[in-house]
Amino acid sequence: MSSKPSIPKGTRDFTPGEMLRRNFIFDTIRRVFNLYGYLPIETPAMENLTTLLGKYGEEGDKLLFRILNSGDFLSGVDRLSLGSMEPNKLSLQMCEKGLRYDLTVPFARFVVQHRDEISFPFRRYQIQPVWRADRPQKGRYREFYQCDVDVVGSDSLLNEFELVQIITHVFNLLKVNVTIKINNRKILSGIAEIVGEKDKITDITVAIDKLDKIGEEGVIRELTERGIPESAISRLNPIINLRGTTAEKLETLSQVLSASADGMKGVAEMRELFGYIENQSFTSSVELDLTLARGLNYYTGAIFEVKANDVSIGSICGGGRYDNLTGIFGLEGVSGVGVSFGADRIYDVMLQLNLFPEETATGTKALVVNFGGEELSVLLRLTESLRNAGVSAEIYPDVAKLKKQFSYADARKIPYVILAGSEEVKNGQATVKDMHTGNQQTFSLDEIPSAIRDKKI
RNA sequence: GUGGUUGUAGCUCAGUUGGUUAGAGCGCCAGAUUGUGGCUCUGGAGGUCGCCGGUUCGACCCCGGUCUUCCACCCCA
Repeated sequence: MSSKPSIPKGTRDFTPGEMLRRNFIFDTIRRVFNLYGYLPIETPAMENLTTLLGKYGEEGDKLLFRILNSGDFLSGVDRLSLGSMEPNKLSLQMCEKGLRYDLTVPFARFVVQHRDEISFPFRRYQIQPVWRADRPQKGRYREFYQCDVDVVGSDSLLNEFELVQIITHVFNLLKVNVTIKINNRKILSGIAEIVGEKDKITDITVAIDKLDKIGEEGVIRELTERGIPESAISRLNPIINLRGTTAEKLETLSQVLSASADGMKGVAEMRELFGYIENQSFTSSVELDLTLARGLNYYTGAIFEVKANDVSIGSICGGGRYDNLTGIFGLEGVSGVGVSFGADRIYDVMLQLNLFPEETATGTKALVVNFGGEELSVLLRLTESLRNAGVSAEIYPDVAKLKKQFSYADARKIPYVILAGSEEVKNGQATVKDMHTGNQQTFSLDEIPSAIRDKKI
């Protein structure tokens, strides 16, 4: 009994048509990263579980794919744990490896491990898949690509500014309209400090994060449910209702947060960053958004999030500054900042908006018809001469009916078909057919490559 | 992880209160057309109706389980 083959939940195959478009995104992003002087690295798909665990919060630990030890995975399990039926305890004894959950933590590990070979500030990019045991939805996959750019070993806010430039640059080239939202973790903790609930910063920010979705009343309800007293909630009011220009928002904040050293530092950082931004003309809108509360587990300064203006799909790029990520791995005092582009979501956005350029639809430019027989060696040389001239070319492998060979060219959207039968070959010629117009013209064999390359037909 | 939703030909979908042989369009293959694709016409192949079990004389249809899809929550790219 054979059942239909399938792939795991939340994973996907990519067809050639999809890959050509995906590569357009990856190539664009990679080109921009190179342009700003970042260097590529790669890290393994699997990391030691100890590297991964505890870095993404409780939720993140649950979403980690764990890899069963090879061989006798029960050998390290003691009888007591086996009987306890506690999945967490057991998996720690049976799994020492896990699939990477993002590229930032492996990068932090990389920096610590290679600290002697790295010159700081270290600017790297990394384009690789990550895995999360999340429940899939649209725009949410269990295997997806992240395109990370980070710089570590520099506290300068010019790095934050440069990331905003990179984000704008990439989405300009991809022709996706976006809004870049920026917040600062220090401002958020200042807010928590001012309302007197410093240890509840996560609860407060997670609730405020939902302002867009559930409105002011919903936020207040959520805060109450999370055990924030009414008096503290009322002090959050000016922050929830913060309006106006970035400068006005920062002015209000500096008054509200004046008693919090941390908060004031955050305000100062944002003033500096927006100072750089406002001196340049940006095509994307960049806004200070206090309701942005992402990645609180390790971000310490700026937080970024990018949303597509014309498609509702969640964030397509996000990141921030992390002062002490390498500290966990034993290297203190190295600050980093970076963002991650979600290629799969960018793909979904571009597909929906029909933003992929036409030329990403095809590979081969010329198909040489295979007549077989004596002429074959001439045709093979002709095919090779096309390639040498920079024209993607292929020869039909079988001596099939012309109808079949032409249909193939049609289905593959190959723009030119080259015919060289015994008559043409005898005269040192070949006929080129433009599949779009239907015109055909005969050239000498030497002229064929340049005729196609320079569109002489 | 919680609640819901989806699954029929390669693709998009019909399918009557449970009743003989499960259909259409598109695509595919062949021919009309022995060196010319798209348009037209003719013919053809292709399904254990997601999978497993149950109810029934009888199940694509009803019930249970499972996998998958999508949605909301949680969280996130």
